Amino acid sequence: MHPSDNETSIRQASLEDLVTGPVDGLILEERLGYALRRAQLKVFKHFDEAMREHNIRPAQFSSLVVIEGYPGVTQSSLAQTLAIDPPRVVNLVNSLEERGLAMRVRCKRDRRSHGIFLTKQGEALVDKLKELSSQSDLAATQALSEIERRQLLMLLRKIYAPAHGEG
Amino acid sequence: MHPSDNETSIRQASLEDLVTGPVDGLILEERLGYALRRAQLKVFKHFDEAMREHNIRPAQFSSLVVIEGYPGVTQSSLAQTLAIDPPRVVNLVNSLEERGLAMRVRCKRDRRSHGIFLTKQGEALVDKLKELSSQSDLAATQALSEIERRQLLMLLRKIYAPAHGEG
DNA sequence: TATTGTTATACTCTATAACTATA
DNA sequence: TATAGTTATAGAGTATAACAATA
Repeated sequence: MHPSDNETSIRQASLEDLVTGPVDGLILEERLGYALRRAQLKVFKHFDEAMREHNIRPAQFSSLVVIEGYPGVTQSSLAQTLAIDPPRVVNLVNSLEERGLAMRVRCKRDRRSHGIFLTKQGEALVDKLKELSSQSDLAATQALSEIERRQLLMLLRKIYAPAHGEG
Repeated sequence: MHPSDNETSIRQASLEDLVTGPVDGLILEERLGYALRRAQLKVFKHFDEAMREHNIRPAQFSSLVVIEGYPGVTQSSLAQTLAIDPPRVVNLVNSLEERGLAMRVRCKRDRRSHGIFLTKQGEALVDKLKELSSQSDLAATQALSEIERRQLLMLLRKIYAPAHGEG
């Protein structure tokens, strides 16, 4: 591919004065994936800052919250819930177990399954983390009113869980 | 950490009947990061399917759209616009150049900068990709009305670009 | 001295296949 | 034979530091 093959696509005037500033106008804003990614980038950045002190990753936080809500949840069920693959859950639960936040208990009826439970330490931590997470969400969405924030959650839920969100 | 240290956190009844199904109820839905991630997962999945035929990744698509809108955009400007780091832009533009979709032109005034332009082939492709992307967005958000879809875009924009979104 | 682009590197996230132990 | 969990592996995506060329 030689430049000469594509002369018509180049506005010669631009070769001296290139576009050097941020050009984030209306070009991409209509693309849903782009808007979601940019918003998530900001929300996760706030989340990371909030969790830095406790060295907790997003998937670790979500796991702790689910385990708290469903003590004895199995790893396969956790994988389904968080929409991640079973191999990731292994590392996830390993990291929580190594830090003394959760532990596996082998099921008596079906010895293939492991129930996951929070330790006392895990229960104490998850309560604090949930508060930090809420504060972080508010900080990341300062430009939104409380009504808009709830509206946003509803719209997002409609996308990923239409059955629940539509009713 | 011995299980016996944490007996109080385990509901013994659960040790025989674990929670094995999907438990994705209301536990995590209030978390903005979780909702954003789940929605993005779905939207990107549709996008991937739509682009599979053309073997285009999300960042490649965004780059093509920006270059089309701003012929001669520099790599540093592209990095700013897409909120990615300069080293990634190098690979990104390399991939577009290798496929004959875009090309670098060294700036005459400031020979450090490269302007990026679409080739004829790139211009033809990006028009088709934009149409595919729009269809993909619609398919991923079938549960939303057109008003809700626009509302969602506005709310997301308010998050990542409060200055533009608030007015 | 600062900036544009580049290389090298590493770390996280994610996906897949193959394996084990239990059923 | 099927399932829960595990291991190994590889590919994206992402971030950082260091470098070359140019200003």
